[in-house]
Amino acid sequence: MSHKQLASETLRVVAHRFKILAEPARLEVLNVLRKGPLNVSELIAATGLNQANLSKHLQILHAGGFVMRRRDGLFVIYEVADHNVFALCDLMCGQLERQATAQVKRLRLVR
Amino acid sequence: MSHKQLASETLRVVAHRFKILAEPARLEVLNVLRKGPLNVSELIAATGLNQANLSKHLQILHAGGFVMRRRDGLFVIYEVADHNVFALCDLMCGQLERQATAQVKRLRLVR
DNA sequence: GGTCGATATTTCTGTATAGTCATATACGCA
DNA sequence: TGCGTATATGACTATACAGAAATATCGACC
Repeated sequence: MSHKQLASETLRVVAHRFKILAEPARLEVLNVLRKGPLNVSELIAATGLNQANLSKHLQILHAGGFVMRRRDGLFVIYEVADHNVFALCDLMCGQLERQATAQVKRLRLVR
Repeated sequence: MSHKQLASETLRVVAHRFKILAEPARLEVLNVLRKGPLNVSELIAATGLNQANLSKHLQILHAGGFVMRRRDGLFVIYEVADHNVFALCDLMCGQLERQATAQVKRLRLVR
């Protein structure tokens, strides 16, 4: 396997992880879980997502290693696996802000 | 507009930005541009993407504010707008590594 | 103005996936 | 064992989008 292929495989893996975060519903789930673990029923209430849809998003987050899962009797409790995911979001928001202020400055220069 | 709606709009915007990075081709473009500005022809050569496809990816990266564009005669030169994007990728890779090593540890415990 | 090379855009097609509904599985309890 | 609740999964539809091919635009130069 050449270096080129190795690199492109890495890119595919990283892109796939970004894709998992590229969904408002999943970001909301993570955001709701930020304060602590919740079971699925609580997540339904907190997010307003329907059961099947939420369950699928949870599987995707879990497969990506973003959340951990444990059973508690009838319930299944999810929690954030790696809080660094919020650093990712913060960085993204930081960029957004920088862009926005830069835009404002540019507009001011023009006018 | 309620808080809930504001928050969900934010989530949509952030998710949209993650989606821009959720594509191996675009990550490769950014990676190639990491060392410095390149024009489109050079990007075609560096990435192996075809012209139309690359051009579309560049529009998407530009619309998202990830790259800047300037004309130089016949050529159009692109460059990374905010190098913090690489911090994002590094964070993502860092998580990947932590996951991988955790997995290894778990396997060791089991065996 | 006309031509040529560089880049952008349009159109089309295939594929991936979010959402929804229906159904299946897992667990606790009588 | 059978029942009810919680969660997961399968099937389907609609939508978004990457890739490719053809065409359009833009700037330089004659």
